[in-house]
Order: sequence, then C-alpha cells, then structure tokens
Amino acid sequence: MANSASGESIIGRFVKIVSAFDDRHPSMSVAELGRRTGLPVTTTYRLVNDLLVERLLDREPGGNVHIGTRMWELVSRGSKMVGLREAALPFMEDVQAVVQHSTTLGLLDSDEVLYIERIGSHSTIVDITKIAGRLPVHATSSGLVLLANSPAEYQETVLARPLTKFTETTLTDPPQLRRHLAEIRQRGYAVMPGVIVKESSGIAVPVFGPDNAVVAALSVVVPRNEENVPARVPVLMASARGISRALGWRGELKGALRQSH
Amino acid sequence: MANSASGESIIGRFVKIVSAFDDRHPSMSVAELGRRTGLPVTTTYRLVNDLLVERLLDREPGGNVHIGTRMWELVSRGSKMVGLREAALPFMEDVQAVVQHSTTLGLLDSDEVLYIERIGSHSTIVDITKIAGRLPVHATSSGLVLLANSPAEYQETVLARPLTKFTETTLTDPPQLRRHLAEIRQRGYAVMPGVIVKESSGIAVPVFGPDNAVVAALSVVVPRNEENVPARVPVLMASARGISRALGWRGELKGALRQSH
DNA sequence: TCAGGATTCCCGCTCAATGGTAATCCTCCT
DNA sequence: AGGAGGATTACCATTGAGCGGGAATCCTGA
Repeated sequence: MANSASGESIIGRFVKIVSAFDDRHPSMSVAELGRRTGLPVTTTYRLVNDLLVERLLDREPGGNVHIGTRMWELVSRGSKMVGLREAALPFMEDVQAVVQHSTTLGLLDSDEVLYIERIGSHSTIVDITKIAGRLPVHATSSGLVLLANSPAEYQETVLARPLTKFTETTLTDPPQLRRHLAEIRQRGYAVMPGVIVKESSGIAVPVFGPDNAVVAALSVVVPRNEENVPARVPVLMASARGISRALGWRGELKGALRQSH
Repeated sequence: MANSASGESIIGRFVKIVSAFDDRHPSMSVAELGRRTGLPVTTTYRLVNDLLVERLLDREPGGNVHIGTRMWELVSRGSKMVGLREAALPFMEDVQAVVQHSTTLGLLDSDEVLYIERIGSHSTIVDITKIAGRLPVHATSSGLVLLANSPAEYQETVLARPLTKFTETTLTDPPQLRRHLAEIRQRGYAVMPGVIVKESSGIAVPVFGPDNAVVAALSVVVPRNEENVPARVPVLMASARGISRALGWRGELKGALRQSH
C-alpha cells in the first residue's frame, strides 16, 4: 500500500510521527523522532522537512521539533471537539465551583473513554485523568455511563474482551457488569468507588446531543471517604442537561419511541 | 515535489483537506470536500480513504466526513498549546469573574494573533474572537502587546506591510505605531479602544515563559463606553503573572541583564 | 420511472518517495 | 587542540505508490 519497503503509506507514517509526541515528550530532535518512530533515518529527515514546510511541525531554536502551531490551529478550527468543549466548559465550571473536585468530560472512542476536557484541582485528590488521555470503559464511571447508553451488541463486544481488574472494586465479571449497566441506564448516572484508584470515587452522567443520542459523559472525581456521594448527582445531572441544551438537545423523547428503533 | 500533476506533496494535500473544515463547515460529503479543495475527484476519494483508515477523518452515518477524534487526540496530546491553555484557564476564569466580559489568550503566529482560548459571554458585547481564530496584529490589543515585545527587526517587517484600517481609531501609520509600541512595552499593557469593532475596547498584557520571553497575551474585551477602563489593568496583570508562574517563569530579571544579549 | 449527483472500479503511466551509504557538521569531553 | 560520537545533510539508483481520466454503479429525491 505504499512506496515504502515496510509497506506503510505516508499518512501512516505521519500518524507515527505525530504520535511520537506526548506530554512527556513535547519536543525532540529529528534523530530521536526517527528512533521513536522506527522510521529509516533519511526518510525521517525528508518527511520532517515536508512537515516543517507546511508548518505541521515547528522547529525550535535548539533544532528540536514539536507539533506545529498551524497543526493545532487547523485541527481545532475544524474539529467538533472544540464546539463540544466550549458548550460544556461553563457548566463544568459550575460543577467545579460546587463540588470542589476535578470535573471531566469524556466520550467513547475506540472502545475507550477519551477525556476531552478536565478542570479542577491537580493536587487535592488522586485523579489520573488527563486531557486527550484515555482510560478503559469498564473501569471508569464515565465509561460505564457511555457504555450503558450504547447499543447492546456493542456492549457485548466490550464485555467479551479481557477486563483488567485495577482494584478489588473493579467489576470484571460480564453478568455482574451487565446488571450494573442496566441499573445505570435506568438511574441515569453511575457511581463507582475506587475502580481505578482506591482512594477516589467517580460519579458520571450522560450528556445528550440534538438527536437524543448520548455524546459524552460529565463526571466528577471525589475522595472515596467523602460522605453522601449521591448528593453530588443532582448537580451533575442539572449541568449535564445544561450542556445538552447548549448542544441543541430539546428534552428527551420519553423512552419507547427511541428504544423501538 | 510530488507525484501529482499539480506538483503538490501528499502532506500539502492533507493540509488542504483539513483546512476545508471550519466552524461553519464541520462536516461534508467527500464530493464537496473535493470541490472545496480543488483536488481531482478520484484522488480525493483515495486520500480520504487513507485518512479514514488512520482515523484522521471520521465518517458519520450520513456518509459525510469530519475531522477525526483520533486526530484531535494526537494533536492535543502532543501540542504545547494544551499545556499553555491548561495553565492559563484558572486565571482566565478569575479575570472573567471580575471583569465580566470575554477574556482571551492569544499568541503570535505567522504575523497574526492566534487565539488559543476564549471564555466569557457570547452575547453581551461585540467580540469577534474565536478559539483557533486569527486577527491582525496591528488592530488588536493582544497583537500590539505581542508585537511590542518582539525583536525590533520583526516589528519593522510587520509595520512595512499594508495595514488595514478597520475603524477610525485603528493605527496604521508606522511612526505612530512605533511610538505606541514603545509606550506599551514600557507600561506593560495595551489599551485599544474600538480598533476593530467600534463598540468595544481591548486591554491586553503579556504572559511570560520560563526564559522570560513573552509567549502569549492575556486580554479582555469590554464595552467601549465603560468608565475607567484602566481600572481593569491591575487584574489582568496579576493574572498574567499567575499564568507566567504556572508556566515556570521566576520573576523578571530587571532589564539590563536580558537586554544585553 | 427518471435525472443528477455521489461514490466506487478500473487501469496504465510515471516520477516522487525511498533508504542505503558517505560526507559534513556539531558538541561535548579530555 | 584534538577527537569521539552523534546529529544532520548530500547523493543517487531503484521502483511501486500515487495519480487521475473515464466508466460503471449506487443513491436519493422528484
């Protein structure tokens, strides 16, 4: 499928290059980039030059390169994420102001939860969520809310895979999870104590799009020992509805109509 | 430079494709994408397929395509923008809470101001700033702050170009601008009444990075008729210092030391 | 049923991309 | 100063991935 000996397309190599950068490696030399991607040296230099010309990568004084400003701009301008994020942010701040712990917004992507926004204290509590970070569906409150509102076949494919048990409260037994998902769908929220990290609990509720489909999950992470966690739920739900409205949602079509599809 | 008849590289075409999407066109059919980019039909389909495979584009039920979730993820994870934005957001919220009008964070890119974050009311006041949007340097308070803190040669290249006069208060006369830039640099902030839109004024201050270089501009847009605009300056400055600190800035090296370089 | 557009298939041509090797440029370290 | 090790650039023969015109097929609404 490509000119390369290894059979990769340029696009594939482009992805490799971009993937080489993350929060721990925001910039690096071209040689190191070549090493990290496993691409042949010459090829790496040539490709990087092409990317520099288009400003998809930027070269910094030291000679290192990093993801280009133009790249961020193009993607941000065209992506629907930004709209979602902008709609959600004010409501997330409200939640944040009341709950006082970190608030996140995540969606389902490639069988995982992808967090697209996160605000709140970086310090007070253990929360491994990062913007543009991923976590498994079965081990996060956000993931379970999203999964609970997915088609049954999809749920089964997820349940069919090996599920990592992070702590003793992580649910990994399919029947047990199935029951739990039904509960979540019915209640409209998920509360998960210490599913990934023992010390914290996650609470999540669904956010709806214009077509009444669940597009994201709004959640907060609170210390596990905190009293009456369920008291947090109404705030979350109200805010999630606010976000949904901002996205064009016009109130739910009371059950049956949708389920019949 | 490329296999194509038109002499474009794949990377160039990739940029064309991504550029075709913006907030007014977040998704479209492949045929329309071909039209917008001006690429040959077949080529467009082939390229789009490659991008779909890598999930740089996503196909939606209707058949339309849009910027892929994975693309947003890769860029967000690797870009320094996100770190800057995250550092700035809490402080921007503080400004926002006090000033009650829209607060923006912008930086210099390709001789324009690129806004990387914006929070605040979408309604109360005229403000054409958008996230990932651009505005000319000479006609925004952010732009002038950034320009004032740039090397002299760079300032001159900008001043040498034709400068659009948006309103009667837009400065377009180089000598006048030069004087104004000097003032801004000395004062440490810029106040520009109705430079792009008559009804609103912009106030901007610089944000510093670890090496004491100006990396961004923090600004607010307020109604022009508002009383004592300068009273807003201290809040902005304090917040900008907060952001700078969060970025690793350690207080300024009082002049000479740096200037001598 | 039909029309107009969107999408996929087909296929020969060709030059851009490839990647090895070698030369050059840096940057520390001694 | 000298030199070792890595980063970067230059060179170049080879070739298959990309190209894009054209035609067939699939939609979709009138």
